[in-house]
Amino acid sequence: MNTSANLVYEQVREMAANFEFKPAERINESELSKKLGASRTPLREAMNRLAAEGLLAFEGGRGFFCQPLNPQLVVHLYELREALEADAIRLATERASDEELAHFQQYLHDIAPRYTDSAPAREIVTLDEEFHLKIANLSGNPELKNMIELTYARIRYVRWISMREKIDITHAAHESIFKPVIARDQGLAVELMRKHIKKSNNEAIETVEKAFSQLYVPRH
Amino acid sequence: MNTSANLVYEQVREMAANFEFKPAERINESELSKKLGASRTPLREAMNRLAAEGLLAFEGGRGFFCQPLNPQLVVHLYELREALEADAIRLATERASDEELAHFQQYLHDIAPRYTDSAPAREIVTLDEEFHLKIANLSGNPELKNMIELTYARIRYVRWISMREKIDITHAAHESIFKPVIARDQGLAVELMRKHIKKSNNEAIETVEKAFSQLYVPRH
DNA sequence: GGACACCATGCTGTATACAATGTTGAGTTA
DNA sequence: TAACTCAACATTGTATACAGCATGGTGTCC
Repeated sequence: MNTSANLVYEQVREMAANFEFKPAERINESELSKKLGASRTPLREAMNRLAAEGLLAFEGGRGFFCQPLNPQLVVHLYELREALEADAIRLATERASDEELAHFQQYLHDIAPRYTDSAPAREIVTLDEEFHLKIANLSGNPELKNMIELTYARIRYVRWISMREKIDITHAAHESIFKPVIARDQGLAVELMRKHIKKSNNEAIETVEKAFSQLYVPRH
Repeated sequence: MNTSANLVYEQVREMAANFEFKPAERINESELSKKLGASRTPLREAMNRLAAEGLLAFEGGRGFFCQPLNPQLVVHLYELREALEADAIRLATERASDEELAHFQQYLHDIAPRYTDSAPAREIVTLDEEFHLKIANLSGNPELKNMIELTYARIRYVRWISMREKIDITHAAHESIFKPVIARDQGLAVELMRKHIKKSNNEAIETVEKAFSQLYVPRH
């Protein structure tokens, strides 16, 4: 149902994932609720959900904060992603029907032209997430998929930034990950997925470390 | 801080994990809030967090419900658990210091006497969770640990029931899982952990299926 | 007898008020 | 100048009120 709390939830979720709040910024409830056209009650309900998901931080008596990303947290989230996706592709290789795999291959073929150098980084990240969530869907395990989706939301922002530099290779990588799935080669599928995520992780860490070093440049 | 919403959260979390609500039961907010000595506002905030964690279900316009366990969901949660714990022990084997491992071995030795046939199933489950969460801690990844902890809360109830029949073997299994960790044998540690969880999964599924068959016995 | 409509009741979803706590900044002192 | 005090202010946390929707039961019609 489209309750006000749900609408507010969607909006604030986007805002948090897109880092429209400044890192560690305290979020003013009255102000934000006015901006979103609701009262504080549904806003707080939405923010409680987001805090449980890890997209916002919460401190009793002081309210809600933007959850800042630091290099360590990014490493941890990528490790989580790797654990979840390695098993997702393992299960997908085992369970997906031939028909599902054929559809997937068609999909991969169809979106290829959208991976161009001129595409903005954010769109590439969207396409990349789409690929990975489709794999997660083929695992047939919605709980696994939800966790992966959640983990993506938490690292989306850093991916936007780190994606700027390496657009073209993504689609090729996806194609080579999918090949062993079709061949029902579980071991290779898992291995390639892990490598893919590890590589992406290294780039993301670099991005965050760069941002950190810029942050701490003395100003005077 | 010990805000009322936090206290209510802890209490309702326990109630949900312990299935003190009947499966798929609609939870009456006024009634429950009165019982817990708070108003509906903090109760709803707590339940929003629990719904985000998957411990309660939510339906817009109709409120919060007990999230019922069915055989399929149990399978999915155990798969999630396997994915997370396999990587947790992989990371733990890699990262834990020799000192941490020595402490862990001491801990395993110390709690051995508490695994007796006379111990109630719930205590064995508690000890078992403790073991697995300690491993998760050794991974050095708090995000991974949180997800594991959450997954445990969601399957705790079915484990209480299925544990009744096979108490004695748990501690021995833990010891054999930990051996390759000390030997820094990553492959074997992961393999044993996966097998351990799979076995536990089979028992849990059996429990839920038994419960389901009893539920649907015609009454007249 | 079964299905449907309708009303009374109860419950949820949200706005608002207020108490309690945290925050900020001016003024004071060492 | 730096640190500390304290009071005015801002913000959070919670209770409560109320509108609107869901629910359950009664009566009516087929």
